[in-house]
Amino acid sequence: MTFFNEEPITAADKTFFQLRKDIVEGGILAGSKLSEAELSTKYCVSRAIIREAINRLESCNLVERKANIGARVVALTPAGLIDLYQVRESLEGMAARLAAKNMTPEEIDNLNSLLNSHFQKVKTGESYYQEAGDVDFHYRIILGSKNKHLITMLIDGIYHLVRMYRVQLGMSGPRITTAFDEHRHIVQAISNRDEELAEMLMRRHIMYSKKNVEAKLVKS
Amino acid sequence: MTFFNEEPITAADKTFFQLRKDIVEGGILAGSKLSEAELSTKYCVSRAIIREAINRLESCNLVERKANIGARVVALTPAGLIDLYQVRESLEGMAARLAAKNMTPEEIDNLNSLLNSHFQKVKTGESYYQEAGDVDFHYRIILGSKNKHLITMLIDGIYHLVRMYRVQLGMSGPRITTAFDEHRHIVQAISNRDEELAEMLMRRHIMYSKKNVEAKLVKS
DNA sequence: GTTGGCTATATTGTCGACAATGTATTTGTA
DNA sequence: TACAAATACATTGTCGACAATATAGCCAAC
Repeated sequence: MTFFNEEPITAADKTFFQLRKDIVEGGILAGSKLSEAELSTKYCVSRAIIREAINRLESCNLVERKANIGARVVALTPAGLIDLYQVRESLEGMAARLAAKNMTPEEIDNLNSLLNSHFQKVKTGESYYQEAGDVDFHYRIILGSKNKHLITMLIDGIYHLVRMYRVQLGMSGPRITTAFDEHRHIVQAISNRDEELAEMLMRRHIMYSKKNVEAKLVKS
Repeated sequence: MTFFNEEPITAADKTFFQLRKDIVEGGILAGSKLSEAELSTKYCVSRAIIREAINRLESCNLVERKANIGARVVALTPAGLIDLYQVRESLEGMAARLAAKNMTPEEIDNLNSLLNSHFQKVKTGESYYQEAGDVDFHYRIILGSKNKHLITMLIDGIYHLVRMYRVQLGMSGPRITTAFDEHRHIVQAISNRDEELAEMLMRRHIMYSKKNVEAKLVKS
């Protein structure tokens, strides 16, 4: 699952990963203040470590810092979620286009295998897909783009935020079988090296997802 | 010109801005190592300040840090520049689409005024456009998208890198009058609230720019 | 002469203390 | 009582020192 060497080396690394996890999964609530002293005692490291971790969290747009005042976890707003999906549509669309151009035959084979294993689970009625499977699929295409900036922005930046929204607004919802078909068509386009179509299908796929999420927002 | 309140408050802010400027404008060469001690004496601040500044530079993808080894200014490669333009095409295309949807009539009027003032200068043969004017135009559309993530990624992230490439590879080149026509058509699409067309034209505009840059790369 | 390990040096990582800034409380005056 | 200034407190920003890690140079063994 974890594609990249996200091995923590320094104490700041470990603290950053831990803090990010706690924020994304709701252990630290959205909008809450991050007191350096408090976190310092909680995670048993010096304030310097906490400060570095907070700076990195700011880079992924998970917290906002104001000079001489402090850092807060970002607030989750419906508008913010829409903003995110617009950026996703744009970037992942381009990722799919580039994947159609740059993925190796082996990578495409693996993508097909992944899809088949998904199909098995969907067929047997397992409530699959909700999280890991979907993320896995998207990650492979993003990485398949071979574009470093694209990869960093999406995987290090956007995806953690999206997950934070999903977790804290309780959106592990349906869109299972339909999404599977969309995935299938995207892979087909990539297999055919049809860049134009791959981008268009991915953008639509994410737009559907956005609408699905929007519908849930108004209900709650 | 400077749209955003980029007022430095802390010493770390000032040092970050200064370092960024020195890197983007080539005062510190691409690929060179950033020694904390050295920079500390050079900029007359403590190592802690330098470290924070370097961390922020890493967030904008201007430097790369390795644990226990140090930070280097990113290397400028032809492939890296192509990657950048692909991301730009994707994000600015979406920005133009959202601008067509979200810009106020006043903002659109101002954009038209800007375009007219450009036209005057182009007509009188001033070797305009090379830098500020073009950036100004693009910034307004990016800001007009009203999408916070989009704005941050482009203005805080991509644009400094693009400028670094331009400066250090000596690309202040032509593409003056043709680019003006492209700008004109984009504004027209935005005025008509034609999201689809605005995005398409912006993407083409950046693709042309990319090809222009590619042509210069092979020559050098 | 070359290779392997050891020592010395330089660089980054981490820490606790102090300075500067922001916030809350108190006090005095109208 | 209401408001404003001054004071006390809490939090962030900055610094220099020490610890941990990486790099370079040296010596010994083969």
